[in-house]
Amino acid sequence: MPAPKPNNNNKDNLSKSALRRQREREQRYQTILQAAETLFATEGYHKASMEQIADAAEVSVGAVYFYFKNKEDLLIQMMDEIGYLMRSILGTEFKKYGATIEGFKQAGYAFFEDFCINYPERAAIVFRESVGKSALVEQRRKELFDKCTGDVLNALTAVSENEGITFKGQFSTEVIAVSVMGIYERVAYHYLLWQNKTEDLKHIGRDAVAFIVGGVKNLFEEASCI
Amino acid sequence: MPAPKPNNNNKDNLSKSALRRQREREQRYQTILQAAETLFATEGYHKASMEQIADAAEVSVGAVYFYFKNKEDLLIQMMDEIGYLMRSILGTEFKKYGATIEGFKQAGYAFFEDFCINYPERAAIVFRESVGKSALVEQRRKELFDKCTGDVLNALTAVSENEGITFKGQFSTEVIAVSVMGIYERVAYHYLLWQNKTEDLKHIGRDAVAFIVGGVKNLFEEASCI
Amino acid sequence: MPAPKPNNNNKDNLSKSALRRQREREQRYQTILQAAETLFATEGYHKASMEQIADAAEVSVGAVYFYFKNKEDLLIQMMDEIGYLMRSILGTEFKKYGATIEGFKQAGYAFFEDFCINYPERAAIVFRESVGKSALVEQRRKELFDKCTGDVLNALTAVSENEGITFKGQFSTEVIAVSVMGIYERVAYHYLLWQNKTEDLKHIGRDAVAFIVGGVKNLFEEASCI
Amino acid sequence: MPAPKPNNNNKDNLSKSALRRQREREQRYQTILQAAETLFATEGYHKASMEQIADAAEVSVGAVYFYFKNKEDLLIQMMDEIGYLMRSILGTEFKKYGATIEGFKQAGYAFFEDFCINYPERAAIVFRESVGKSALVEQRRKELFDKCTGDVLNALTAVSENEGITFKGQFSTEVIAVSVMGIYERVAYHYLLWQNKTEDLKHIGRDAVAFIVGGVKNLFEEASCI
DNA sequence: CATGAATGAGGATTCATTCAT
DNA sequence: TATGAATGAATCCTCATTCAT
Repeated sequence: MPAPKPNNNNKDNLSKSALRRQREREQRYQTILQAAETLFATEGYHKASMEQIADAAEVSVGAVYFYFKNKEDLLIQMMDEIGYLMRSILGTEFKKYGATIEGFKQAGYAFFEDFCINYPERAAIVFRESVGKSALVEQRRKELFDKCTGDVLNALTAVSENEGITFKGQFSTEVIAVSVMGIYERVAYHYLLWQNKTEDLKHIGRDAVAFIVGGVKNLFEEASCI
Repeated sequence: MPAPKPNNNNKDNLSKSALRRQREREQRYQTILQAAETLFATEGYHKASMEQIADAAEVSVGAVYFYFKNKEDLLIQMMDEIGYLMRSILGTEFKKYGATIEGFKQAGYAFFEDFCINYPERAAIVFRESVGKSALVEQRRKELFDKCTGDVLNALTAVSENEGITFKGQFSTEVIAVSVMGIYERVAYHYLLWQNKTEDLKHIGRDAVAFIVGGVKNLFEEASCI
Repeated sequence: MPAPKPNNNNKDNLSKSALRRQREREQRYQTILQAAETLFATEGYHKASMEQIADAAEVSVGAVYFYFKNKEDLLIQMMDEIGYLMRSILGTEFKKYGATIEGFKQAGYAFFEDFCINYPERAAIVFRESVGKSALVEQRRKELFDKCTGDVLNALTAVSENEGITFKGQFSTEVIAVSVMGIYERVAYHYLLWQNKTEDLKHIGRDAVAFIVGGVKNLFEEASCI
Repeated sequence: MPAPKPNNNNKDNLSKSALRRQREREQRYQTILQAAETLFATEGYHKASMEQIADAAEVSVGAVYFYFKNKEDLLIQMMDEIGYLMRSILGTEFKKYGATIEGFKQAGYAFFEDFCINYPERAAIVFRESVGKSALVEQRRKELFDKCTGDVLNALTAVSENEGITFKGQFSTEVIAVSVMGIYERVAYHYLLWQNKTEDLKHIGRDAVAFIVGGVKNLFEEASCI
């Protein structure tokens, strides 16, 4: 879990006041990050100025720079936290069902019904505001998506092993995993970021997941019938 | 095909020299657009300055402003041209096979093997550089994707009618169409923009298309077996 | 002689208006440089802001950046021009007397009575404002002083050859040349920059030169008597 | 010797612990000064931040401000200490030889062979980092150089009286003193700060001193032969 | 005494856009 | 039409200094 930066992590030997100060520091770090998140999501990364962010977080510009190296760092820390959250939501659900097709579906549902609906700003950050901003951000975004793709890949492998089925022929499961991520991403972008159909997102997500599962099943030896 | 902005007069009543001037104008318009495209794709929309673009196109800054209202307009015109190209490539292939599943697959192959491989910079523009730049650009991007989604939707409908099959139950074909676009987009982003695996893109694309078609077939009444 | 930067130096084929524009460009370059010189000399390099400089030169901030890469560049161009002027003044005088001891003395007089008295701001730049500002500036300053030291060295050699005398023993003429520069520099700093004794500078300079010449003569074989 | 600012109480009536605290205070004062000295010399006065200095001295930023009014004060105290050291080195040597020409030479040797070689960072401070920083610093620097010039002046007078000789005519011995300082300064700057020729500094210094002494002798009535 | 988080004024630099020629 | 010099608002970032704990 991403931790605030200025952090001499000796959780022992801390006086009460030191503990409180550390707590305040973490709180302020989160406040700033939250303010930036909202501004990036609503105004856009470039339009949101460091001064606006400081204002929104009710701190001085200098304070923002005390907690974050620069604007880019702010975005990167944000992506890390969001990435962690997103993977938690998906992973938790999947594990709850013990690596089954059902778990795979539930994870998909959770993406739309938990992540997208409850954290639309965060979806805006990962899917829109972090795209093509700088080499470093792009690199980080790649790493995040690689991890997610890896998760999906592992899930697929686990399911197939678990349910005693194998993939047909020479299919690249990695491409499947990337495709699954693509569906999640674009469906969220389209219906959440563009059309703001928060209400319908549940049904939409169910359909998308059905499409994914259908596609996946089709690649399984036994499941296939054509 | 989008036409140059200044003076899209009718081609009648034009003297030879006027014709030549018009030709030159169109050429220059394209030169600038091409220079901007390359710079946006390599440097990024924000890092590429109008002066750099002018330099690359071997014209003055003022000339760029003669052909394009502003930087945003440059990006928008670019998106329009790229959108037109992309839809042409997909549509042409699909029609060639008379609205069949085969045509649907061939269109997918064409996306990866023609569009992505031959125009990687243009892929970078639609999938990366036009994301989250401004309200207007975002709006235009939405329209472009809506059109593409519509194309896919129409294709799916045409195929189902053509091959005498219907979609199972209550499934939203629009969501399917959006998902298909998502797969195209992310697979291109992942393997072309991030990993630059131009060589492998053919095989990767084939797998992605197989996944799509599997998912789609699964949603057809007759095609389903589970 | 340092020339303005933006300069496509084809002095042929230039229309009247082009010539005038070029003239204006060079003039503006000089105006900005002059304004910066005065501000650097009076306020100090760091205290003088780019905005102040622009204001003083009656141009916009952007214009300053059109002619100079950055603040450091402004200082460096300035140093180059001042270095050129200083060496001209010294060299011209020396040559006028045909590489004799008299010429050496006259050059020294010219340093105080022409350079220091007529261009006190420029003296402030070379001797004060360019000291310890940045690695690049320091490098440039070193080069300038190296050239000056070289000039003095050449002068000493020329004089000794010219007047048929040789240096005693193993003395490093380079060290002598550096010392001579040191005298010029500190006397100027002390009496001009610190005490502003413009009136007395003539006499002061004469004494300093007498000291130098005495020291130098003492190093000549024939001239020595101890 | 400059004493620490806070609490320069008399050393009477002090308990043991008070004495220890005072000792610690002086030590800390010196530690900070030393850290700042190194940073100013290596990074430059402006580039070195108060935080860096605090870090290097292993104290908090607040502590630095407890011992020194502000950054400027840090530099000024430093200059005072360095000035004291430099004058000690020169004066001690001169006195050792009882105000003779020999003592004058030895003092010069000591400048190069003791001060410059053993304290190059301090040379960097007086000759480079304290130049043109602020009005106050410049004032202090002037005072320091005035004292040094005064020392040289007194030495010259003492020597002439001591050895029963007088200066020729109307020569300003002050100008000579300033010139001598100029030689010391520039030779140190050139060979130590620019060329880092620590090895050769002994020989270089000897040549410089020879030049000075030659010049000086030439100004004495009896010593002169031309 | 010591700490170090917070402040916020200040400054360099960029760059889209304009417009006289 | 074309040019490119000029504009100046906008923005990121630094850092000396303060002060509550």
